[in-house]
Amino acid sequence: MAVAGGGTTGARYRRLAADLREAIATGAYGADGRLPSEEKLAQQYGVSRGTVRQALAVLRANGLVTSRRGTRRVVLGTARTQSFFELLSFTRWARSLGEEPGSRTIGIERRPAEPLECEQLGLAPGSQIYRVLRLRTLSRVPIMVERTLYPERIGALIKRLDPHAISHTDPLAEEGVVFADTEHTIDLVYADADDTRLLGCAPDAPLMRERRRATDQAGRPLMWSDDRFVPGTIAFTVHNSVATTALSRRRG
Amino acid sequence: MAVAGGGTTGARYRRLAADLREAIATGAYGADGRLPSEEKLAQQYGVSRGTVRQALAVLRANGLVTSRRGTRRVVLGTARTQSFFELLSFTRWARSLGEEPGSRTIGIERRPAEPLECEQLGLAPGSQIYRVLRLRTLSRVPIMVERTLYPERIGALIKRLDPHAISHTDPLAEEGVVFADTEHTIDLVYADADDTRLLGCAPDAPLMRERRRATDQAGRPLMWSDDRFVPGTIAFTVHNSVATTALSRRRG
DNA sequence: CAGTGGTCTAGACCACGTG
DNA sequence: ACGTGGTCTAGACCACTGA
Repeated sequence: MAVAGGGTTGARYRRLAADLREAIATGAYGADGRLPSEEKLAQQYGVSRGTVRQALAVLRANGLVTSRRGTRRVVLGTARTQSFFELLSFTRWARSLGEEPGSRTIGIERRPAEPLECEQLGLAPGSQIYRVLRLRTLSRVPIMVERTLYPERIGALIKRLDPHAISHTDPLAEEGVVFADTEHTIDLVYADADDTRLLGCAPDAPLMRERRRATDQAGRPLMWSDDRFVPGTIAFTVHNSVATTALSRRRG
Repeated sequence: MAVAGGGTTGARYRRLAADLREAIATGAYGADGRLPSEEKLAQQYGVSRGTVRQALAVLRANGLVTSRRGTRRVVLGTARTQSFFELLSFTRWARSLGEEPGSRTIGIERRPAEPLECEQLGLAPGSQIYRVLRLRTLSRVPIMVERTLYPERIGALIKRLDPHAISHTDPLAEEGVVFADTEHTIDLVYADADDTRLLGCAPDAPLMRERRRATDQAGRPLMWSDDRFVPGTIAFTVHNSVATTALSRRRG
């Protein structure tokens, strides 16, 4: 029996999913082609049907294949969705595009949280928070202004980082601070004085705003951020079906 | 043994998911509370652990609960995510907000598809398509301009509809045309002449654009739409985790 | 009608978090 | 050490699609 070739790390269904994704990208099943039946795949890879279904559920969630009772699964397209980590971190997102991410920290301040901020971060009234203001660039071009709030515990870690550090997410992960869930809200705002100065845009110019609220695995808030992008530099794409949904960012 | 109370329709895990969602919304497990273990739930509802896990996967995907090896699941919040159908249809979305959706069809034309359009709709070059231009309102206030392309087969159905019909999605569903998968792309554009005239905004005013491409269950393209919203009237929210993602629209 | 994916069960072992 | 969720298996029946 065949063995999933995607390495020996992690769960079998993940390796199998990676394998199938690869096979689809290579065109092994052709565009608009039909996948082998679950039973057949189970035999080919020497796993149970349950494991095959788990792997296919991943591809389904990423919008790679259809699934419908009575018919074999159909290939919809090649992988477009980014990993959760590319989504969460500007740095990883930029690198996955082959662009050079840059960061300039404009300021870090520690101050008492306002009521709304307390609520968003799940803190007791009057708790101390850190606020970080950064300008993010793509191949040296200013792209986004990032205003991030952290509870004191996390902010203290950020404060200790090299001011020139490009990624904040990675060092935090090394400290065991893991963003497990994130809620994104996307809307349109007009540039304020800081935005204008940092991005070099006109006063009141329209910007795409992405607000991100992240929690750890236990559901405790870790971060709340307000990111404003120059229009034309980014687009958000979401794939959804009756079953699931997947978000990604793209260059606009 | 207890029986899932959410009706007797559909799969058990769906009824169970609805039941648990309800229980969470009612606060039966308290905010920040912990859910019973999977084993316990299986006993309570008289189903197997597998079925419980399937139900919980739905709640997980909607960002309602955490999931983490070693600890009980934690309630993150009450249901915010909309159903796939509310997401797809402006009409259903509006109604779920308690607003009165309105529609004015500005024009329907039948013409040969341009190359890009052929590609997006998966049609042979030169195929005929329908293009529908509509103004959508919320409680009589113009909110969005919708430009939709349909392949000939679907467009012919649209053309037969009552010009005053508010929803196009519902009548199509009755004809057996079901949108199973949709890809959304969100970015920022500037109002053209039509947008300006219909929405009553300034020329070149910034608008939020949502482009939607829908396919049927077999992966065949059914629709391609360019929707432009007045800023401040809508925000897109996406919840995502290492596992899954869920999109919804909100009033801005 | 045969093939396929959707649902469900019962049981097993493991990895992780917490007390 | 124990309880919990994560993974995997083997087998069963059903609902739907398409020839």
